Amino acid sequence: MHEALTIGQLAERSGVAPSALRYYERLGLIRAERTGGNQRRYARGELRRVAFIRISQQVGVSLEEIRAALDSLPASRTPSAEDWARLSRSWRDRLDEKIRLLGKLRDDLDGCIGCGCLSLRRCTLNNPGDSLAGDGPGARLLLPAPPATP
Amino acid sequence: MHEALTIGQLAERSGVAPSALRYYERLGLIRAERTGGNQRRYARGELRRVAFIRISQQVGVSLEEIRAALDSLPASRTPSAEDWARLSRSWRDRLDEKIRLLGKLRDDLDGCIGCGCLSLRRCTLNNPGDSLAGDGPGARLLLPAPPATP
DNA sequence: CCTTGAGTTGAAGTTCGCTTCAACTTGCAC
DNA sequence: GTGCAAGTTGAAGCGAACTTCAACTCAAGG
Repeated sequence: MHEALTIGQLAERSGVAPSALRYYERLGLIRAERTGGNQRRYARGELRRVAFIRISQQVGVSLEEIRAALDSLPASRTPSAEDWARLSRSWRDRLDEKIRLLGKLRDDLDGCIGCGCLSLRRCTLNNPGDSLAGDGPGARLLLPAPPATP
Repeated sequence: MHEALTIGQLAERSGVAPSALRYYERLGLIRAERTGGNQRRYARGELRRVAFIRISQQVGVSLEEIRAALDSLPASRTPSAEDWARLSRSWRDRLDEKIRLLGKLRDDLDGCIGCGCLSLRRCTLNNPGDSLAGDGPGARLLLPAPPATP
């Protein structure tokens, strides 16, 4: 039989710990049938879901958002290749933006390495529009950005 | 006088909450003098430290590592432009690697969007070396990578 | 003076994504 | 049968990076 996977098997094949799989289930990211003795049995399709979860995490998407995305899959039929492609496409922009921002950070950092500034004053890193030039004894505003992708 | 900043002023100018500044101090990332009444007064140089901390966080460096980096600044003299540039350079590689990995993820994702796979089987995303072709009823190993930059 | 906003502390709470633990129960090979 | 690895649960713990709270104290303008 190659329909049902035990949690151990799914863990091994997906590279995700059993405890994490149970956690995903609690959050509604994956589902499992139960044996008479109450053990989980996963349909093969869950493997693909777990794949999508891990890939999404690398893109920097939270489990909650991943859940929402997975919820948008058709409930009635087995998701098709196009269904998965649609979800993947939906992360594309986030990934692009993330790459763009890091690229900008790198360029700015290179500029700062050149001038040794980090000055919070003229440095584009901290003062994007030079909007604070001559603004009393120092400028404000670092990056409004939050601590970045954990 | 433009030497001493109160915690509120440093917070406003750096864009970092007072509670976060106190937290950074506890971790040894920044320092402050005290008034007779025990209130913090920050030297202007601390502004640059806070700038460095926030930038480093965007690069994805932990506060502990940032602390180590800041500890490498000369204690005797005021850090020079070159001192700061050296620290900035030290993050450069991490940033490059991060950008490279996200770029690869994007390319792989594009490939998967094309084929709609995410199959864990042939997809380079999950099976980098095609090492599992024809490996029983399904392959293993998603990405061994951890949940990515939080 | 007095009021009021800003600052002080330590301890506890928060969010995210899991892991660990204790105390059992199942499933399967022998 | 029996033995043992693998599975079950809920509750608690973890680490990172902060925030919130309560209970005060300071600083500065009027």
